Amino acid sequence: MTDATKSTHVLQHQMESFEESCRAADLKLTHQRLEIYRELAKATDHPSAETLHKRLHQSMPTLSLDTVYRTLTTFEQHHLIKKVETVDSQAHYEAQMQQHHHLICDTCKEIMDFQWSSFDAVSVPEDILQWGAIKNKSITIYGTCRKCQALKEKKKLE
Amino acid sequence: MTDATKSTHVLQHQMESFEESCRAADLKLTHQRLEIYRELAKATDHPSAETLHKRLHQSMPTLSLDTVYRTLTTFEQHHLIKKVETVDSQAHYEAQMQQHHHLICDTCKEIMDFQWSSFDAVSVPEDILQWGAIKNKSITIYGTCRKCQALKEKKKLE
DNA sequence: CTAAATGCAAAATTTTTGCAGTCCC
DNA sequence: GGGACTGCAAAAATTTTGCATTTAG
Repeated sequence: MTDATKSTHVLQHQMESFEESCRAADLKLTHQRLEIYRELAKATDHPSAETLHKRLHQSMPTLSLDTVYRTLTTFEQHHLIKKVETVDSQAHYEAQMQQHHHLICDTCKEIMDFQWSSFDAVSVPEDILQWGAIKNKSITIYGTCRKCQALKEKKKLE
Repeated sequence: MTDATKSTHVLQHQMESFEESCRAADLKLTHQRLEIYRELAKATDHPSAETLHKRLHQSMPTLSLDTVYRTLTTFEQHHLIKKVETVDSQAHYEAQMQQHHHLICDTCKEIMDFQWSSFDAVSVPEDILQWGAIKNKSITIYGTCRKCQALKEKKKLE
């Protein structure tokens, strides 16, 4: 399970390597891009374009929603961020590029990251190698988180 | 890897247990529901509502797209079908309810099913048990399928 | 017969696009 | 200065909803 907070120091470092990647990819470092990336990088909840736009609205009232969409698409195309696989109608994003997996609560829909290095190390079954060139494998675990379990228990007692 | 074809016998059996489930859930067995389910059950490509609607249009010209949406939502709520986790803008569905995993081609976006029973058997890491009540874990493998690899090779040579 | 399901049309939600003006390099 | 980027407005794509009619049980 990852921490819910991210130190400013770590974020700082992540911003620097982001800027470097942008230069390498010939992407201009606009105020909008920097702020959208920072907001996503410090989030732990895999926000949608709309959520990011809302969060940034206070500090950047003129930022438009279509810029958020366009920016996220650009970042994703350059592999600076990832789209998260969901069953949701809105697309969700994450700046975490290290290998990791997801836990999704079927009640509150919250998405958490987790590590499973022993799984990462195993190779896929033989017949899958015949399917093509494998690039990545990731797990999604579904269940009900503690918070939602507690709420359900409480409701039963009422 | 699953077969690309499904025998009429197997489909027949699946239809029967679907009808039984509908009766158990007090869902009326309408012509539309039966045909939408049959079309999804015989598909191997995890179609969207729109795709199913197109496929059924020839045999059922009056079937409306909103009925397809409504029907799929109803089926999903009753756990008769599943929504597939994707990164796509359209929602994709499958009638396969047995434990299985997905292979997704990053080029043609085709989604294939596969089995990995030794993975299914292992329990999740200790710290995840503390997160809440786990119901299911599934894998998505990303890569480029043989067909798309071949096409890329061909293009390089041109 | 009656409640549930469907089809139609209209609306809501989510995402994309064309274009004129702005800003990074 | 020039091409890339942004904001605005409008459109496209995807999904949902209200209501009159039809249908399964």
